[in-house]
Amino acid sequence: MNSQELALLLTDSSLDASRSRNASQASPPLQRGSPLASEHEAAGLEPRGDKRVENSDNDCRYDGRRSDGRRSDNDICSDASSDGISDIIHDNDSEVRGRWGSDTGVGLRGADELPGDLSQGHSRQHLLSSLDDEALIQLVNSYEPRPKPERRLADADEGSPSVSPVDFENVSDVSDNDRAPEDARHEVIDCPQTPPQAPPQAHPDGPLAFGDYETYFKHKHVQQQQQDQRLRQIHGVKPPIFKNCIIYVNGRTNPDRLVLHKNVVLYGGVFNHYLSGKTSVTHIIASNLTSKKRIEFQKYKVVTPDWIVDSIAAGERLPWQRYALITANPNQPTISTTLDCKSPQFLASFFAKSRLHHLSTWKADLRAKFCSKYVGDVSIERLPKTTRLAIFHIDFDCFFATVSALADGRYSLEKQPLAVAHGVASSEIASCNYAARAFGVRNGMWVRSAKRLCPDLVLLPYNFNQYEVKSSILYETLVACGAFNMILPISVDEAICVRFSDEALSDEAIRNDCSKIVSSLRERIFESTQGCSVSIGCGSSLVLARLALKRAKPGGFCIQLSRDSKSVESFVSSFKLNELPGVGYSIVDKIKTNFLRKNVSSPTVADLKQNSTRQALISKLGSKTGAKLALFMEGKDDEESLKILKDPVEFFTRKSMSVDINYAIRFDTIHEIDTFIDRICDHLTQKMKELGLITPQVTLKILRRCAHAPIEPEKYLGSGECDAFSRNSRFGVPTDEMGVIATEVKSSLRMLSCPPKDLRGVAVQFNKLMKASDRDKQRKGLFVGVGNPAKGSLNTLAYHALPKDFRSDIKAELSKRNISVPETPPPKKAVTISPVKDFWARHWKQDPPPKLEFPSSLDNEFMVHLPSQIQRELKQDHAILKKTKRTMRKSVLSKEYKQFEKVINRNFLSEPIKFQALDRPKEILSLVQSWIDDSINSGPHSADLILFDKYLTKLSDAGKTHFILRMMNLMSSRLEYHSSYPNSAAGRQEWEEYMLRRIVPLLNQSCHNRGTALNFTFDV
DNA sequence: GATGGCAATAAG
DNA sequence: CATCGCTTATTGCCATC
Ligand SMILES: Nc1ccn([C@H]2C[C@H](O)[C@@H](COP(=O)(O)OP(=O)(O)OP(=O)(O)O)O2)c(=O)n1
Repeated sequence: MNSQELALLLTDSSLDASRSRNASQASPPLQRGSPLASEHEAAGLEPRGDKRVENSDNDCRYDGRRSDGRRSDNDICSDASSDGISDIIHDNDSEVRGRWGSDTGVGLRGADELPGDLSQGHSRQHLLSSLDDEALIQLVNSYEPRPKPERRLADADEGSPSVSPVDFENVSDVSDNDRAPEDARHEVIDCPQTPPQAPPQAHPDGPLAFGDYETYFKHKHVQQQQQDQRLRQIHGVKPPIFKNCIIYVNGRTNPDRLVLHKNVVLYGGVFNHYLSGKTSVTHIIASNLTSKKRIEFQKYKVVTPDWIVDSIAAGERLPWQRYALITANPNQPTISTTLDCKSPQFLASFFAKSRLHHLSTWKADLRAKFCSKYVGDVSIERLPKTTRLAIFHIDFDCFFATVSALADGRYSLEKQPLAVAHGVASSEIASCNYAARAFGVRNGMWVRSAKRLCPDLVLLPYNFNQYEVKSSILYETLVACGAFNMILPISVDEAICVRFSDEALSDEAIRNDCSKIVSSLRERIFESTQGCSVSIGCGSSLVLARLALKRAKPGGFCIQLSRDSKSVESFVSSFKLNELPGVGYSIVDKIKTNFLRKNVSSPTVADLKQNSTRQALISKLGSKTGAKLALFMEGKDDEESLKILKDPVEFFTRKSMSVDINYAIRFDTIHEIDTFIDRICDHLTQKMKELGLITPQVTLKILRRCAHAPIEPEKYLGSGECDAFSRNSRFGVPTDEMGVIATEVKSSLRMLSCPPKDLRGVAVQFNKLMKASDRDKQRKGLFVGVGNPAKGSLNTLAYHALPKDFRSDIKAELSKRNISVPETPPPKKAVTISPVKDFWARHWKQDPPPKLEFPSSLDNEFMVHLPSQIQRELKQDHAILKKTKRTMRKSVLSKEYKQFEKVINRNFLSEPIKFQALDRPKEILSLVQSWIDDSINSGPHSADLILFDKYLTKLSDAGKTHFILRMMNLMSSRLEYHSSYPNSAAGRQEWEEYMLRRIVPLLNQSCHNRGTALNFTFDV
């Protein structure tokens, strides 16, 4: 492949990126000790990396962004009320009832009908035999054999919205696809104002019989497609704003339908001339609707023509909701651009203005584009050994500031201090020019702080469109210059370009060659972008190129191609530590404490070099980080960094996907959070489907207001100081179903048990993404082999949990197919304290299930693929408890204390009782039980008891006697259980004493308060 | 010793 | 009014088996 071809990798109209890290620009926090530091801190310079998980209010770190032009419209998520599958088993035997998850359908034909049929023994056998092996196995495995534990506890408190395992289905909002063709004809006939555009007579296939509308429309369709194609040829392809949109225009509009048609087609959409039952129209454009149509179009996204016009003007598809013609409640004002996280439009409107969202989206798009264009036989590894690499790191100078200033036109980039930000006080500066930097202003700083440093600072608005445009031009120019063998996108304003040169050339020749390229490229970019300047760092390794870029800024270049190790090392030594890639505040801090005595504010590489060895670095900073740093000091890349060169497609392939919202999160009830999670999951699953991906694992991460942080932080709608918590869930089978995923996430949310009002951030991440097309392959690997390794194997647990008659049918079917039937597994060696056993006893069924039907221990792989909800219940107790215990007993040193506070918040005290209405009681019970289990030998720690006591008192005050009672029952049965183990005597006694002296009186008092004439005694 | 969950860190 | 504190990836630590 020659360099021109390679250069084509990134030639497209839209995006690009180029530029180096901003480690040098976003200056790290200064030391707290130094006078200068405090000034800077006061100035809000403290960057990422506060000890606290999130920024304190005085920090300035993040900034705005805008909505992803490619994101499809969000709809209000539609939850199917019930999966309809759960009813399949009639409870006519004494077995535990269960349900099939809605992800059963994958391998099943007509999964919807199946259950109903399955409930009839006869046809069930028939149907079973019609399934292929995989589908059969999957059917079994997806059986969730339990009553939902939440239910039982939900009874205890009123009105808890329950989270059921699989109650959601992805219901398309355009569900009206089944309309008969007649409707379509009707549509047109009924609308004289929008007649079919061309009379049928001219069709090449010959004259049509009068009234043969069907043929007419078919012909018409083909004709129109050709027209559209021509239109695109004439006007050139524009950004695919309406990609995946199928648009129909109803009635008279302004602009008229011809204009709309043209625009829809040019910008990547499909224009439907009629509402066909066969194609799913995604949007209907109308200026007004008759009441009849209003009803008819209820299920469509009906928008005003402005949606088209504005979207094109904005250069991206705007959220359709703002242009909705039909609003659920006509009284409610539609265009609420308020920052209300409860609004269905919140996500879209927030994204539209978040700079960080934009940066991330652009980057992801660039990476995807790279992967799709890279035909990939250029691997660095395949090159002849003699080839030398020249790495060019290219980055716009103060990108946003420059572009915004140019767009405005009134300001001088060189002379006036400029900065891009939304607001005037606690708003973050996305980018400031070098004139501003001379005053100490930095990217990420709050405007207020910056103004203190530089009162004349001029604030500029964001102009995301232009950023995108300039970025595209940059990449196009990089391609056009033809000097590079690879163009690797780093971000919207930054790229790494690679040039191969022959060993035969002298150092001098290579240097000259690169020097020429760099100079001419800088000029070219300045011209093509009409005034944006780039800096270029050129080096023989990635790290040298990056450092050279630092040196080159602003508006210059720097070449470091020397092969003399001495000069390379002295070059590297001259940089500050935080200018090394991957070295931020935290690592610098560690280095300072471990290697440097003097309280240098910004230590250099030279400082570190003098005071460290590779070994020391590794032991203090971790193996990878230490080794990497050691290499960097010699100007060499580590293996990890080189991946981008060795296998760029793998490097740029998406491995996860997430939505993080840590701004404007202010909810009152968990139900509102549920709805929000639904919207996020909807957004993500849509995106996942577009990309043809599925996920086996989802993580929920939340931010919770710190106990001591004010309810409203300094920054308007900011998150303030928060603690972060996260939880992971696995699906039995990788999925892209919104319902399944959202349910898991909502369940995780409850596990994290954050009082709704203290929630300040929500992040949902899909991990370990894989291609949906690999699903089958993957699925095979997922199940534990039971003797027929070629096929997926049965989930033993699920199999044994099946109702008897089913099981025998399935068994028969399985053995017919030579798939081994999981016989009762021989009990493996007993799990010491069997949380499993107890779990079953508590949650699975009131009376313990027949022993034989459940594996008595868990093998890991099996565990791993259990539905997360079950896994959690199995594992959670000890995991959380140990953490709690460990932390509780630690001394009150600040960091530990934080942990302490965090865990306590999470598990006990500051929980408003009201929030426990959901499944929290269950969690608390589990926790208490594990607590007992863990402390049965030594007895409860007194500090723990004090906390627990407070909690009980609260319960009592709130009149939750029933729950206290429940708790006591649990505790006493737990103690009884332990009484059979001799070692537990001492601890048990302590526990019993506590119960007698504290809980029993409390309970009695609580009953008394409520006028209940009960008196509890406690028989130990 | 491998694996996995969760937290911390970095980057633009 | 304000204000739009995202998203992806790697690494480290600890617990578990
Ligand atoms: N904390 C930050 C850092 C960066 N950006 C945005 C605005 C920048 O213009 C763009 C590129 O980031 P750089 O780190 O390259 O910074 P600049 O281009 O602004 O300045 P420099 O000349 O130092 O590269 O990313 C941001 O919004 N918030």
